Amino acid sequence: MKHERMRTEPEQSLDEVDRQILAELQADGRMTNVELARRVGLSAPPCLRRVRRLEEEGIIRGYHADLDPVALGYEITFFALVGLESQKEAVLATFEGAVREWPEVRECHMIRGGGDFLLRLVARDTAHENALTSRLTAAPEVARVQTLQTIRTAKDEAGVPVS
Amino acid sequence: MKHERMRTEPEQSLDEVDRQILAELQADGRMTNVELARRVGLSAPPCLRRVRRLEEEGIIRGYHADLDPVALGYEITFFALVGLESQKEAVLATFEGAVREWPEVRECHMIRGGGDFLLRLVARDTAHENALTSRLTAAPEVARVQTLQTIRTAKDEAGVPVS
DNA sequence: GCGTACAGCGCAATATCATTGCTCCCTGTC
DNA sequence: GACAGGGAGCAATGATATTGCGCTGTACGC
Repeated sequence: MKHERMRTEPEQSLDEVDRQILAELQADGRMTNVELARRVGLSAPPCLRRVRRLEEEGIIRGYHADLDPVALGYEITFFALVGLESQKEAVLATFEGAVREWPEVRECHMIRGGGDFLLRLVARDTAHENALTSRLTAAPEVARVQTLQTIRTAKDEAGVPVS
Repeated sequence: MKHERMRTEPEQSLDEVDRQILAELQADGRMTNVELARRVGLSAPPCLRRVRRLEEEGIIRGYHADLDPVALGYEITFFALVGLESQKEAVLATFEGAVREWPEVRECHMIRGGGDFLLRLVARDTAHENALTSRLTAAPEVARVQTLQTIRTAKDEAGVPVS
């Protein structure tokens, strides 16, 4: 009677070891499998099989190096609250498509049910930032832009808490 | 005449190969060194030495698995604009210290020169979200909270564009 | 020009790691 | 009590990471 595992939801089969694996890989995505296995108290093969399963099920979506923006010449990170002229799906999609092509826009979240977006952007310097803001403002779909300059960052953890 | 390399700034010694390495590792942080070397057109040892140098110089800050929040039970990602009662440094630091201990708060950025913060949070469900918002509002330093519910995310790239 | 210092590459050797196939054990069922 | 399924560990094999070393091109001082 284990229909618990039959659910299509992701969370079904995450036991304590799986969670530990996720926590470790979230903290250090390049850890070797041997080290990971040691930390979670398994031998290497079953540990690797679990990792592969987590990847295949999409619970682990990928691995990324975390680069220092300043070292790469991006001195400024800022957010922008953008309001569109219309809430028509076509307009929203056009805007999203546009910012998707824009490398300086790193995130684009629709908020409050449509017509408003929160963007995270990076810029090389103030001039660059102004240029980006202007480009946003100039876009035909855009009604208003409010930029939120980041002064300092007290916490910046990617991902989610793993119990 | 390569005094270009003498500068102490971070960007000093990033040549084209370094940038390629960074781009590859940002896209796939678990790529093997052999594969990475092949892609950037080096043999494995010098490639590894470059990666190590980038790590030591802090240009690569780390590697992280990218986990699916929904799979881990966090159905909701939202942002909060928080205004504090005061801009005194002690108050700001107290607030930052508090949210740092708060696992559901993943990011905390000070904006507009003090007194205001932009937070990114995750919540298991609406009730959890409300509880978090209430906890924020109830904090003694906090004057006002505006939550920005994420409806959908058109783009969510970690990191920065690499040339 | 010519030798030297140095940076940075590739090769080759070795230690580690990843991956696979197989067996064993525990658990729930009938 | 026999059986099926899930999941662990062991051991073997192929790949990868890591180190030491020699080679080469370039900047520089003489």
